[in-house]
Amino acid sequence: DPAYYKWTQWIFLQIYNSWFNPEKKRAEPISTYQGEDPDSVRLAYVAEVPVNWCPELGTVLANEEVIDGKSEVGGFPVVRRPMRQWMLRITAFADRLLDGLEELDWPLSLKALQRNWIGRSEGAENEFRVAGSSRSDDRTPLRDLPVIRVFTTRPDTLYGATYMVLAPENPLVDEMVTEDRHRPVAEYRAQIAAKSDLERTDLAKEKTGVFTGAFALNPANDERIPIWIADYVLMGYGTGAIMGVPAHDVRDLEFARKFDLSVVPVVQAPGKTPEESIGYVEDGIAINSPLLDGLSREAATAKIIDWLEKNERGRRNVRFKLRDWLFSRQRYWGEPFPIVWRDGRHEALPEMELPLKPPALEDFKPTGTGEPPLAKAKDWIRYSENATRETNTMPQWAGSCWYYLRFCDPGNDRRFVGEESERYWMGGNDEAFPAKPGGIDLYIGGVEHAVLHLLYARFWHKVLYDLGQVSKPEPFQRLVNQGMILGEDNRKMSKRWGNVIDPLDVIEIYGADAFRCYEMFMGPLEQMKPWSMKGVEGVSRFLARVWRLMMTENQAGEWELSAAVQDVEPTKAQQKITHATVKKVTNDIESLSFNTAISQMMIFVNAFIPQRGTEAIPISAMHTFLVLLNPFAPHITSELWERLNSAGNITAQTWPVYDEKLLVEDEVEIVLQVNGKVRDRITVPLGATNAELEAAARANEKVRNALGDQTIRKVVVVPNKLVNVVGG
RNA sequence: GCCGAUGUGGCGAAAUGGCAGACGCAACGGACUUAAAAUCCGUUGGGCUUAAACGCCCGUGCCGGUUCGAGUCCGGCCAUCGGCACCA
Repeated sequence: DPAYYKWTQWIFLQIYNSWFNPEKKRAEPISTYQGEDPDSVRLAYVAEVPVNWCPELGTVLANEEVIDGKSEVGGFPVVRRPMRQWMLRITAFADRLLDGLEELDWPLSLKALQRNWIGRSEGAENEFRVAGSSRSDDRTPLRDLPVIRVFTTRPDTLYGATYMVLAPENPLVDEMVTEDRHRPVAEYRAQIAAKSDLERTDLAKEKTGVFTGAFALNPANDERIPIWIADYVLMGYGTGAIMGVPAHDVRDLEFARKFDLSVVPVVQAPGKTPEESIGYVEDGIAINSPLLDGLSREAATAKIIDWLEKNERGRRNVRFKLRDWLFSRQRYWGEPFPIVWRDGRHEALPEMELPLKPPALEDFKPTGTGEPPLAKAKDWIRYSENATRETNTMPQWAGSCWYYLRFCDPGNDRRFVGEESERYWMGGNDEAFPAKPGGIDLYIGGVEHAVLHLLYARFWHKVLYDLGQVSKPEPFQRLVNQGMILGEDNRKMSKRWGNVIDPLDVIEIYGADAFRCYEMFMGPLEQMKPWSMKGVEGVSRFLARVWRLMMTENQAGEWELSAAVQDVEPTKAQQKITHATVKKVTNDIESLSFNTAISQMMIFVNAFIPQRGTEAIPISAMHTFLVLLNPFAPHITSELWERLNSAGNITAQTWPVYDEKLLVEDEVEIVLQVNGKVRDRITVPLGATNAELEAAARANEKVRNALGDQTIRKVVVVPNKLVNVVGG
């Protein structure tokens, strides 16, 4: 709908025309940027980077859309390939996306998934000077030596760094490698380049690597350590280079053992000798580290970072696993970018030219070459004499990043959401709802969106928040994950297993009411649970019982209102069950415990059914019941509501209220226990005193038998519930 | 390896620290029917004892703890599922 994606394109332009001010830690209009090249800091930018290319889908994919080297949609192979693509600078918001989670009422597991994906690590970046490389030798002054930066979460183990490893793809390798090591290094790099991501990350495989011939100086003690390249170091994380601390890192130890590199323990494990501490990766006491000896990990870390900073050999540093969001696709069905290219530079399309509609094409299919389908529309591409349109399109996530905002004000043609509507629905505390935290009150969705939609939408929302377009920094205040419905064989529904249940087939046989009610009756909302056709049948039977509770079939085979349904006062028992049902269903809906709400309504119907013919069914109780059941089974309850000749529309009725006084029993059953074991049950009037209950228990024959010749040491009385006689 | 969930009958599941298994499915028995379907009624955790009833014992993944009392709280394991993963 162009009236919708117009605003998706508009929001993209807001992102494009913004930058992240690191001092204020927030997005600002690009006009506030003082630097030379605004294009280098925009939140939407173009970069030539190795991307996830999926030949089968004919498009590139975001990291979040690649699972185990396969596309999230369809499961097709994905390969690394350098391409020029649009990226969104989500990494600038990594800290805020992480911190923002704290305040959210989300499942802990989901927060953990996002935290994990963002992957914040605290540590230090150390500078290793390179001596004895193709660019330097022993006579080069220290300050002129090339520098390799290395990130570590364990700066306290710096003295134990006995070698260094670069990722094979690291461009620094070319600068480091010495004449005599050229061949083996080139061969190794070629060998690694030929491997797929999957092969490379196979944990089981042996460590491989080659020496570059170059040496670095350990910044802690200026000791010469060899520089290797190995594929266990990844270009995509940190700086693409590590310091090898074999004594306290299992991977480094494996590598060092294989290539006979020296291993120096610098952390002593409790109760172990230094030699025995090799392989120990937990916190311990620093040894063999002149500046740090005797310090705990915490103290050693603080001290070495101070020292590094003072000596300009390193600094405190934080790293994230989160990468920028690859935002362009080579597909027809996506929002076209509101961008034109002129003289090799991109620029924003004027707002008044939105929506930018895609051109009509004969063939929508991906080209397969990486060239977007839109590139085929030569007339459309040509924007002016010297400018052409961007031909990539946005991913499906773009539109879903802000739809909840549009829901607040769907018809607005002047803004993506009216300011007042946005404040009303998404804003926080106001006079009417003082405790409202803002954002969407309740968002129900699957966990599969953990690091896709839920991450992307939070990011967009934060940009809009910084730009003053929305009133709260988080979009989804409370979130509940509904569990996945498995096939009847308890496996994930999939064509492969032939266990897919089509809702339409179920609705065809049992109706939408039965389908809905069964889904809610199956079990707790959040839980994964298998489908059962028999279960649907059971719920369908319940709805049929509801029908027959009020309706009878006449001689002609037509359903008519049952004669038992009368305008009479409910009996005391009927009143009690009705009020109990109102209470249970109301509370269960609040807590999203729909399964037990339905159980209670089954109990209600079971309580009324046997009385048919012998006792009148009060129409008032039926009215109450139908209103309770209406959200679960809207069709049958609407029909019955009409058949009862009730006034108004059932969906417009006020929700029933219960009277706690009517739920109180006259008599209660008291459980008698001896030493915690149930021995008897007695019925006493409500409100019997503790003394009365205790006396009744002491006098009870079964209690006395169970006690035998034990003396009573203690009697615990829980009013209206239980008496526990403790003997011994 | 790290993080997170979950373990209760034949099955889906209930249970503010207080009667374990509500409700439903399945199964079995019965009523209705020429018969079947549908519907209705009843039984249904395991074991021992008994002609039967009554009665008794065991039972919420395993081991321990707290408590008058634990499916529930605490500690330690085990298993299954999900996510991340040579992340430095």
